[in-house]
Amino acid sequence: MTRHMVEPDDQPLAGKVASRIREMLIDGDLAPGEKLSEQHVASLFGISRNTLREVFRLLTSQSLLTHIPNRGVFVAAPDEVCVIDIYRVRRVIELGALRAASRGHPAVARMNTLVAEAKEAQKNGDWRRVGTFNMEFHRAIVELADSPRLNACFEMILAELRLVFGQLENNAHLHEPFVELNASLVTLIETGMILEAVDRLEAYLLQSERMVLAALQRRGNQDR
Amino acid sequence: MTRHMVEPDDQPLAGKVASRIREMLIDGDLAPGEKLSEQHVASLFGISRNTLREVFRLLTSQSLLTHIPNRGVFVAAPDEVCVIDIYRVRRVIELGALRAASRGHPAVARMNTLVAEAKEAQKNGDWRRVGTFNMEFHRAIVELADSPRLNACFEMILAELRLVFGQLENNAHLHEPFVELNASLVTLIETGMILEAVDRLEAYLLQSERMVLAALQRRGNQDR
DNA sequence: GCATATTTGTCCGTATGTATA
DNA sequence: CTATACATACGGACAAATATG
Repeated sequence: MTRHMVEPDDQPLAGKVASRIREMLIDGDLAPGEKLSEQHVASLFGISRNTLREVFRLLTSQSLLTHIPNRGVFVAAPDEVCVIDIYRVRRVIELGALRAASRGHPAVARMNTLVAEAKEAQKNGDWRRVGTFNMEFHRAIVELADSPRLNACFEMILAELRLVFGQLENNAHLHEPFVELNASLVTLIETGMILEAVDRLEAYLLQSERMVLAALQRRGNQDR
Repeated sequence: MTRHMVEPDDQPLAGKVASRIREMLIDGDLAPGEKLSEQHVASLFGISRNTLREVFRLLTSQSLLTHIPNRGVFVAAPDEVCVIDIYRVRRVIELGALRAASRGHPAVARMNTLVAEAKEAQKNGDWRRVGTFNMEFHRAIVELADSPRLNACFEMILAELRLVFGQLENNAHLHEPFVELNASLVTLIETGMILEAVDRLEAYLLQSERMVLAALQRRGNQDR
């Protein structure tokens, strides 16, 4: 009697709860490898187990949760191997999308805006926002290919990457060097120097991969 | 008391039913756009509605079914726009994987086997099998990149493509020219001529796209 | 435009098999 | 080895949304 008055309940309940849990995951609120009991989580969100199972299906299909038959679901715990794989896919998708880019694509305008916003956040020392804008920037790169399915594939990879970042202590230097690199990338794309942009993006991704791997290993050593 | 004696029941029930429906979809047994009633399908497979909903979640996440809130699920009906998008992604992923290929990769051996099997099926006029081996061949190309996540992305695209083929009348010429092209591709890869292989694969995919689009339009004109 | 029938979305209770303490 | 906890799957129920006449 109360719920449908408060909100239009546009999306199915399962989708909304999935979004909330997804937020918690990329914020690092849930420990990697942690077991999510159906009963516990269902009562936590005030939904039934049947509905929660639909939520779990959604999130496991996005590789944010891991499902083990007859054992339950666990928070995904991406390790070094996963990060290497994630960046392998990033190189294929982002470089491929950039190669297929056409000049004057609307996404280029968004990239400019995102660079400006990232610089603003950088000035304020808000590294969390810098990281978010950076993610958006790379999503814009993939949008250059004008392919909804490629966007969807990349979205999955990006969600997992955000999970990795959520598990890292928020080190400023993880995002800092890439604000300028993004700016130079936009310039290259705007002037039609696509091949040079591809080369720079490839080097960019290799550098980012090394830094994330290093941060991940620091976390690993810290634990024991 | 009986079921667990007959089969190990290894996979969850939902997964097994999903596989069966997936088979029906790629075999063209279900009309595109057809509505799948929960009650009807549940009783058809002898499972409960709750379990069937999990099945639907699985298949919609693979773009084989379309879910419309409060309306139900429908068999996906890929049109020309979808095919164009699918091939856009194929070019990015397959070409990207091929560029990242290393000589002597185990997948190359599988590609040789698949070419031989395709030729055998071609001799027997079994075009259905030729098509299956062709799909496997392209999956092997993506495996060259050694990336589980890239394989998963491609698997989704391939499932949708199979859905398209299932909706087409089984024209032999849709697969016939590609047996030889696959053979030449393996040769190029084995001799380390990756760049040439990339170029040929790109032309290959453009040709395949045109043929599928033409066949799809023939179907569309036939209907009205 | 309205009243009715059908279907989805969600919840509950429960039985059964499985993994872990 | 037993016991407990939990995932899997079932069936029934009801409100809300949709479709139908």
